[in-house]
Amino acid sequence: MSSARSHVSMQSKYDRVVLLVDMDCFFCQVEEKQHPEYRNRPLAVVQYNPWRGGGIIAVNYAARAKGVTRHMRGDEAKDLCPEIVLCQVPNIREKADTSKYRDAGKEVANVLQRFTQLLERASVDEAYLDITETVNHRMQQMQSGAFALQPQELVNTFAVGYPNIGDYVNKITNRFANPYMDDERYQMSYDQNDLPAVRQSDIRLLIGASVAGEVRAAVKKETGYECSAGIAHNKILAKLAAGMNKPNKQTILPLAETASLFDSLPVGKIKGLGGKFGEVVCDTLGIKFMGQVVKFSEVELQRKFDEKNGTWLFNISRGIDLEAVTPRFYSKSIGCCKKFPGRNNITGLKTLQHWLGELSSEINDRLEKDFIENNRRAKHMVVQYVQDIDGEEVASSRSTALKDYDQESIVRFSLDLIRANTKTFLRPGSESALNNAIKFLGISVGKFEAVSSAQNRLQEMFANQAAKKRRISGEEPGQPPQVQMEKKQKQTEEVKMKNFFANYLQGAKKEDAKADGISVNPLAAASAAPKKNFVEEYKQKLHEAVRTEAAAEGTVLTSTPPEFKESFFSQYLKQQKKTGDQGSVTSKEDSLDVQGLAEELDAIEADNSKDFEEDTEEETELTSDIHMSKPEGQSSDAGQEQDPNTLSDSTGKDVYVKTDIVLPPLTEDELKPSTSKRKFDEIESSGSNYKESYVEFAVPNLRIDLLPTIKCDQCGANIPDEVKSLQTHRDHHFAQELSRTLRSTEREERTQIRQKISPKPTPPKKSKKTAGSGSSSNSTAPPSNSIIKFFSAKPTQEQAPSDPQMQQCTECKAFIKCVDMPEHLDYHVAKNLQRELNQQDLRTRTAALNNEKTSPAQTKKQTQKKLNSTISASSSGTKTIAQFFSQSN
DNA sequence: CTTGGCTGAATTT
DNA sequence: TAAATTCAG
Repeated sequence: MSSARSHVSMQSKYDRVVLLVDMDCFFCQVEEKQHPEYRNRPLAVVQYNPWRGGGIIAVNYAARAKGVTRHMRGDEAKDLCPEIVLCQVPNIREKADTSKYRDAGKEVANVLQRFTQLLERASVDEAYLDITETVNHRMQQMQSGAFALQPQELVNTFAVGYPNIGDYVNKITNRFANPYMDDERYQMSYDQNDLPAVRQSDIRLLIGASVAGEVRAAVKKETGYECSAGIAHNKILAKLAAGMNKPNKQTILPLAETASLFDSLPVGKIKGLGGKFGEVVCDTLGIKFMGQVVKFSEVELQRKFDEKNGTWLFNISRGIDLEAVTPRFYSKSIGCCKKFPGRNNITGLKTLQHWLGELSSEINDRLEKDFIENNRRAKHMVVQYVQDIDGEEVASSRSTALKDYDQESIVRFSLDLIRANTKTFLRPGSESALNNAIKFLGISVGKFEAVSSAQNRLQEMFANQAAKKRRISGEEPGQPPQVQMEKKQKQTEEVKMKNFFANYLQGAKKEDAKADGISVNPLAAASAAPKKNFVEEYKQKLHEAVRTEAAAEGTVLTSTPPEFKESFFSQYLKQQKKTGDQGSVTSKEDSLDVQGLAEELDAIEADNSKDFEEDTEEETELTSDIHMSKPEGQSSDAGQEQDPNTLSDSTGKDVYVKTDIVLPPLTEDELKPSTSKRKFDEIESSGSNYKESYVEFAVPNLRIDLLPTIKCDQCGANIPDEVKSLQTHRDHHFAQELSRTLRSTEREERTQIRQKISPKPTPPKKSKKTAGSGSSSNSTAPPSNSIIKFFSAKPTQEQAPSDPQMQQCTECKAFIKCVDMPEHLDYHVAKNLQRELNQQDLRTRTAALNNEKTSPAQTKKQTQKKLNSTISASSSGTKTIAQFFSQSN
């Protein structure tokens, strides 16, 4: 009954924002990074196997364009693509060694981990991130004006069901002006209690996408690897979305789009339904698409399958998946295996011992490494084997406890287990011939237990503290420092934001006067929008595309058709290139303002295309997991298409024009629905609700910053008067000592790096000329009612603070006073050191922590109280979105 | 003459 | 609990 996986409550089904990060053809990228000379060439990774050039296990996008796929032999790939580079996975101990890729995966995961403690590694190249907290935080900041979306973070973003991301943004913007735009539909499709979450779904997912953009940028910058991502309210949908635009893209799956998506989504595309169960489902229900499942009642499904699966299906078909993102950085088991097919069957005892020795050796190596990193030892081992018994393949597995182990004991255990469970182990009359040939061997170890010592305990605490700091500094990169700047910055941002809303409404009002007012109530007004509905139009087109395509090839098309796939921003740029002779689209004020932004975007894209010149697949590779039939001819040969300047023709204009919807006018009265305030407040309380059923959030959040402090006798710093902080602080000094040499060399490296990447565009502060000449897009134009105002005009993060005393930390991007930089770097050094020495499964630790504490619920309540009071104190001067909507200013 | 090889998690019995 | 099976990457 008790399923091992934890779930959130049904009530929180739309409360989370979940990210699935998926590395693009990861093994290939690892090889390309290792061999820069291979970059920009078609490449595949093969597992060594003398037959037909080895088996392909990964293909980069340049090679895919030539038709190379997995399930191919190296030779076939050569036929299709003679210039292809075939990388062999290294062979150690006569078997494939994938440690290189495991390490690379860990490198990536280390970056991901900075963004949330709720990181679940799903495989070597995939991870789920629950970013709900960050999103909620930014949501609040957005309301206070302290945070604005950065356009460059959405450059590679798509939203399912929308031709481009701009349309999606547009829709959200419109809903800001009229929160009840879609309520009629909402109330028909959703439970009353879900409406608050439903109304905020889109904006929260969009913020999630901006986080995703940062995550992916960080991965790219720090590891060199590119990845795709999916953003949704749960794992299943995030995973689904991530596959829809690849590579190096991210995809939002809006709540309201899941139903129509599922209507034509083959059942097998859902994770968990890709195998036998999925087929059984299709057969017994007589269906093909996910959307068809909704016709069956829950009990019906439970009767046809079992209770658990029935409920699961029922929920999934509605886009509901409650499975929690379970923090796990390290695997629960370590194993390796090898097949011995055909003539390679193991028939002799000596051979068996040899291979057991090889496998054990690898296991042992990996266990050693794991022990150093994670302070844990395996307590259990399993040996699996397939024997040939009377021509039949018989699989078996036997296990035993492990207390102490080394390579030899693992071999011995394995052999003993096999021997003890084989009726006649040796062929009668022989001392060395096996009675049953072995066709497969595997050893895996698991059930790890932490080795605890006083030393480890200290390190544990240190890790805790480091994690906490990471969380604090990671959540809002670059926030703490800019002190003097901050005030001014924040103020203007806030004003901007307010102006945005205010102007939006005013603009609408003006238009109202012109277009002899029609509207009576907001709902009617929205639905009676004179302009065409793009979603509808898009779907219509999509439908046509589906029909022709399906007719042609018998496949189903559910993803965005290629001709719609240009990013909003590139289209936007195109539009701008046409130098506003299209005056009717935007006001003059707007187009001025917009011009600046266009330049900026131009720069961004130009920069992008410079950075990724080699990325031929970027725009041309348009296949997705779902859109299986790929037009052959169109892949052209790319590379040059990247330049925005060459993009200036074709459909761009039309699409852009359509994105710039102007809503019908609204009067002030119409803008304050009577129930508005209460409904929007509901989500604030329900927003934190999901945590209560979310086990991981039961970890008490100690607010050490609220505790009294005492002075450290070594450095005079004020330390929270609490045993763990004190110990941690002492560890800090200890680490300082320990890493002195390491630190200085690292520091050198850092300064070198910093100098290398020191932003050329930042002009020397002294230059007197630059002050007034602001021809740049920087000059703050008055806010207007274009959706552009939704974004901040400048990426604030990248702006170096004017104070020459400040430096940006290359590690965490925070701005630090120069004098404090050494100490700040020490923190990172210590953190890294710590990570090297002792990386411990977060969850087991927090679980232990929980048990120590008195009732977690109580603690939580207390800290919650404190938090609430501080929050309300600090935000007393700010307004909620609801207030923006309901008031008339 | 295959076999895509290997890895890891989870569920069911 | 141990063993077998399934699923996915």
